[in-house]
Amino acid sequence: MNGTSDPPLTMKDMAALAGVSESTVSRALADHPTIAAKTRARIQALSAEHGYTINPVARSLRSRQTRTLAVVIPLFHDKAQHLSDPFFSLILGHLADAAASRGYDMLLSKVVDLDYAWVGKAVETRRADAVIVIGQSLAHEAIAAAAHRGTPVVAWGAKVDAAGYTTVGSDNRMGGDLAASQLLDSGRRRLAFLGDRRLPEIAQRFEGFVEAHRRRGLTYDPALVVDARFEPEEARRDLLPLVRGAVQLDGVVAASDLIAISMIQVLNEAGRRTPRDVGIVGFDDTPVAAHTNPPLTTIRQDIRRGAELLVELALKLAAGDEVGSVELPVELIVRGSTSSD
Amino acid sequence: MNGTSDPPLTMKDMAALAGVSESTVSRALADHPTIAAKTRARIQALSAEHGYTINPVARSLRSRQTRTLAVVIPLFHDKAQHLSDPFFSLILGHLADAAASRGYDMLLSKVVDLDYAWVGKAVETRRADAVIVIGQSLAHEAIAAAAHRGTPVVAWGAKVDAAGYTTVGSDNRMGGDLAASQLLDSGRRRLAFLGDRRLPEIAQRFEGFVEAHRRRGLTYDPALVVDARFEPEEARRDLLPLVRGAVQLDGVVAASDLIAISMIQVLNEAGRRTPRDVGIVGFDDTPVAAHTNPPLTTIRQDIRRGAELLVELALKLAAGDEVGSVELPVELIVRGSTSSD
DNA sequence: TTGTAAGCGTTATCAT
DNA sequence: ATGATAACGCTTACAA
Repeated sequence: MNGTSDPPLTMKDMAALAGVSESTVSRALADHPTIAAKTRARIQALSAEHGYTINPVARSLRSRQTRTLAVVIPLFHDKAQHLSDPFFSLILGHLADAAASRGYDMLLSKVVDLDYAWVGKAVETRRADAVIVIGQSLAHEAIAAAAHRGTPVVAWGAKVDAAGYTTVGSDNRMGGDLAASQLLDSGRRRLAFLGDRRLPEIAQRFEGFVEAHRRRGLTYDPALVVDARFEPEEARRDLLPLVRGAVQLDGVVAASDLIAISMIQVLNEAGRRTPRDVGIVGFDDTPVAAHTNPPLTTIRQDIRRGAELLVELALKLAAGDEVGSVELPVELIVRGSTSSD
Repeated sequence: MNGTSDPPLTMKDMAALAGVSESTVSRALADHPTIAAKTRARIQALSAEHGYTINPVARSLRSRQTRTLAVVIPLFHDKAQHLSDPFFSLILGHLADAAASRGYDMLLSKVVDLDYAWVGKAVETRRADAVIVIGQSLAHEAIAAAAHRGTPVVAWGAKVDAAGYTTVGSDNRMGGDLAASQLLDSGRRRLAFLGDRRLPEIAQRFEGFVEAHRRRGLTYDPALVVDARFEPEEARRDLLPLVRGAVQLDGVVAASDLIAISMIQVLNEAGRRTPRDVGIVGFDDTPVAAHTNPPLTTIRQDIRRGAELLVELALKLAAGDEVGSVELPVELIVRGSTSSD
């Protein structure tokens, strides 16, 4: 069992095999129309037969494109396993599909610290043709800066006017509104909002939450607004004071399913049952949502479509085209955590 | 706002700027000792100042290494979002860290169909120096074949004797044993095992489950063994017959936290409470586990260490070194889903 | 200690 | 419709 394999075939080898020049092989494999259809077919068959594949590195060096997309996930502080949120793996999976279907590879970078320079780094060091940032997070300016430098970058997140870069994201205001409305319409009046409003997406969900109250001539209690973090352990710490405190609450709009789940647990420990005492709405409709106890009413984001758009727009930008930001519709999924029976 | 940026600096530019030859720049940036320390420092400073970075594509073409690791996630059986399991995102995050700390990029491929050829494809098409496969899944033979072809490949999964390839994984037998023992020692006697035993890792967990019974002179009821799938929706379908059927059970060993959570829900709907009526142990200790209702007793895998080893061994293989497989210890984390009070 | 020059495997520009 | 030939930007013998 010798681990050494033969040196891989080169285009020169294929040219010799086919009895043509290298240029012809190159063109044939690129489906260049100036090559006779017959020659093209013959060379393609020959390549398949011999298992020849174009060396992507050489191709990149010459053609100046990498056929690779960089996907960047902001992740400040290691302890905060932001990436552990099922949302990230969901979108990652869909991105991988979308990239692969266009023949693109996907380079994954997890970004840990507050060094904002990383946005666009993959492109500027010619490792990728474009960058997709998942969650504008606190890096708003860094993304905008990269975009202004001419780096093709698309971010998943909130559509921010005059942001100076392209975004794909959900209609977060509508989401927050739908969530709060579902609770208000079942007669609940003391709603909490849980989520870190420094993030643009969350801020917009909160706006929807406020708007749902306003439209009904109601007001919310600021004491019930908590900047809960995404990581379950931290979310728990953020939520405890709210539940232990004296303020009443009978409904919860959470910025993610994970936060909603943490809240259910914290309430449970305090002897408050969901949905009897407190109705809860999550966000994302991650796979766990339907299988928690009780099942979670939540706002579904169209992540698959979002991922496709991210890839499509990123590649258009890389090709020098103009593109506009997109806001995708969301959907309320009603389950046990809000039902009144 | 003109999107066009200046053409990036090349090594030739830097050589001119520094008043030396290209080779000197190359060597200086590579910390080659034959270059005078002073020259080295000067050139490195100059590069930093001008924001010059070596073109990785050109470097790869010449040096014949990509400084990239391919990470492959098999996704057959359950065409559904296997990737949605929090376990994958956890290990992905840690792999990204481990790769980055060695200056390696991480290429992500999600593999969907039964085309086994993909293992090693990234290496054989010279896109990556080595492959890391997450979950040997049903691709056992494909991984072994790639390894025999001389492709540097390391898989996360069960250590299989004579597999012919390198694995890093948990001591799954110990995990299954610990889980079952925890339930048996609290007096439960009718334990179910939930997990697809076609997967080598799960099969080993089941062996541990059996061994825990055997050691105590007990036997398990084969009617309580269900090949539950990982995806929550499917897991649910797999579990329903068990709970609706006439067989009694008072304990559950699940092959993943997500399956455990699904089981709690299904039991709940049938009016059976956890842990009062049925004790449950999960596997993985994913971030949700501590925050479900009730919190999940589970087997913790050392995923961080695992990811580091995967990268380390993959790079050693790529360098032509011999390496051995590693089996990591697991730990029982006791929470509410098994407590008897 | 540094410089010269060849070559990695493609694609693109000319020719023919 | 196809072929020669020159880059692409770097690393590494070999020379000096």
